[in-house]
Order: sequence, then structure tokens, then C-alpha cells
Amino acid sequence: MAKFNEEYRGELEVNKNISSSLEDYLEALYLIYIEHKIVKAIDISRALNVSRASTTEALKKLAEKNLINYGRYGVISITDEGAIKAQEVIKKHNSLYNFFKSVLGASHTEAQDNACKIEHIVSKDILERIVAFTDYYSKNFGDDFKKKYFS
Amino acid sequence: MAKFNEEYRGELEVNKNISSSLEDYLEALYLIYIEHKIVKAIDISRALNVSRASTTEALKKLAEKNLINYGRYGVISITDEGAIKAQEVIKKHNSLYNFFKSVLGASHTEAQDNACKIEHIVSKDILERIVAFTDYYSKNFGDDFKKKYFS
DNA sequence: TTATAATGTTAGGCATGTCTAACAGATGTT
DNA sequence: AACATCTGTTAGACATGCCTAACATTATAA
Repeated sequence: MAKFNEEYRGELEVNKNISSSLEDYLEALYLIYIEHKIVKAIDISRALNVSRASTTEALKKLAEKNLINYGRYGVISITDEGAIKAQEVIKKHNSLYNFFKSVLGASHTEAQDNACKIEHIVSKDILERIVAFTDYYSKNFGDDFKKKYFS
Repeated sequence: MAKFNEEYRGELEVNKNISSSLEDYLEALYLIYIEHKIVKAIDISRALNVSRASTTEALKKLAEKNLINYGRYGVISITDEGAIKAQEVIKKHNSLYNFFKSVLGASHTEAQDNACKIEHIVSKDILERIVAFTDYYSKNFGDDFKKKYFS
């Protein structure tokens, strides 16, 4: 019953919730699209360090959910809906990254690696609090903490 | 080769890295052990909301890795090594929970749910920073942020 | 334009983690 | 002790996500 509601909410056909894995593919695809205006599957494979075969399968699934436009040997593009979803993930990523870097004083790599994983599971509520906190803290206390503990 | 090194580091036999899922089972088992001094598989099933069958399989895997003592229809206990690992996970959980709750002002449920997921993937470095920051912030600024943004 | 290289697809396999159904063993009640 | 119930195990299934190897298609360079 819960399942019924979820699956048929919104677009009435496809469940738009996607796995962490698919989110990674969509995010990579979006970033490549923004940068090159054209997306080749092999660039996604390279970005994510997976085989070409894995990328093909992921693309099929994203297309099924209408998040990208894609056909056999065809041009790949992102739908409006896909772009929104990708932007959401990227926003989460950047918010987490900023918090780790500017508030906690973590290295680029640490901030990056953790953001990449946590972006898929952090809730909206916590994310919003992190964003507000990062802003608040930066304005009021700058990098007091970084200076005191990590220098 | 990287695999070789990992698998044969330390105890020379078993790879002690465990999945998020197994970490959940170990954590639940540990908490039940602490509370009741005795662990029944069905209590783990109930705690994690999984079938008895899934718990049986998880117990087999934890035993293979020498994190618990366990045999068919036998008494279940945790090894020293398993206890250390469980405590590490629980420490991560509590540190994240405290940060979400006392610094960000999140609700019990939000703090709990997010901690449960993030505990498995956050790095040692970031975790340490979160612990230090929570301490530092609580001492110096109390709940300024909570008051300002979430009341 | 044709051979070669690069990219994309498919088939088949493997690992993890979950489930249900059926069976096995242990426990408790009378 | 015997039956009923609870708990644990196994077998078999399914979903996800990854891989390699072989094949298909497209792109590039001679």
C-alpha cells in the first residue's frame, strides 16, 4: 500500500526514486553535459571508474525513468526532470563540501570524498540545517575553529 | 594486488572490513548483548526489521570474520574484536547524533535516522572534526544557532 | 573508401543482501 | 512426556550493481 502510493504518485507511471548508484550516473552525466554540451557514455565510465557495460545499463534505467533521453547508439541528453534531480544532488554535494571545508577545516580530498557518499543519504532537514549553519557560522565566527584545532 | 594486501593484512586470514549491512547487524547484536547479556537472533531481526533468515546469514558472515562466536542453534556472543568494531560504529553514531541534535538543533528522529546511515560511511578524519567541533561549539556558543534559526 | 581504432551493447557470470516457504530444533505448558 | 509454539536454518528466488569477453556500430585516419 505504501508502495502503491509511492509508485503512482506524481507522473503516474514510473517511480522516480533512484538509487545512490543511479544518482552518481545522473550527476556525472549532468556535469559532463554542462561542460561539453555533449555526453558520451565512455566519459561517464571514466568519471565514475566503471566499465562501459555498467554505464550502458545505468543509462537504460535512467531513460526508463525519463530522467535522460537515450536510445541504442544514440545521442544522450538530460530531460528537464533529470536536470532538476541532478542539480539537487549537486547542491547537496556542494553544501556538504562547503561545510566540511570551511567550517570543519577538512582538506579538499576529505571534504570531496565524504560529500560524494553522504550526498545520497542525508535528509532534506539536516541538509538545510547544515546550509544555514555554514552560512551563520562563517558570518559570525569565520574560521575560529579551524585556527584553534587544525593549524 | 591492492586486494591481496587488504585481505591478508593483520590477522592473516580474513578481511575484517565489513559492509554497512553487517555493521548494522553487529551494532544491534552488541547493544542487545550489553542490555540482556544474551543475544537471540530473533531480537536482531526485530531490531533491524529483517527476516530471521537474513539474520542467520548475517551471523554466519560475522562468525567467519571472527567478530562473533556462533554455531548452528548455538549461543551467540561477541568477540573482543567484534566488540571493538561495534563500539567504533556506536561512537560514530553518537557523535553524529550529538552534532545533529545539539549543534544543528535537529529533532531526535532526524538526528537518529541520519546518524544511522552516515555512521557507515563517514571518514575518521571528518568524524574527529565533528566531535571536536561539537565540543568546541557547545562550550563557546551554546545554542545560539538553534535559537536564532529554529525556534 | 576502407582498414583500424574507439565506443557502445549484449550475454553471462558473480557478489551482496533481501525475501518466503518449508523444515528442524528448542522451549514451554499442561 | 507430548504437544504446541517459538526460534533458527535451509533452499530457492529475486533485485541491484558490478564485471569480462565477444560482438556491433560508429568514428577516424590512411
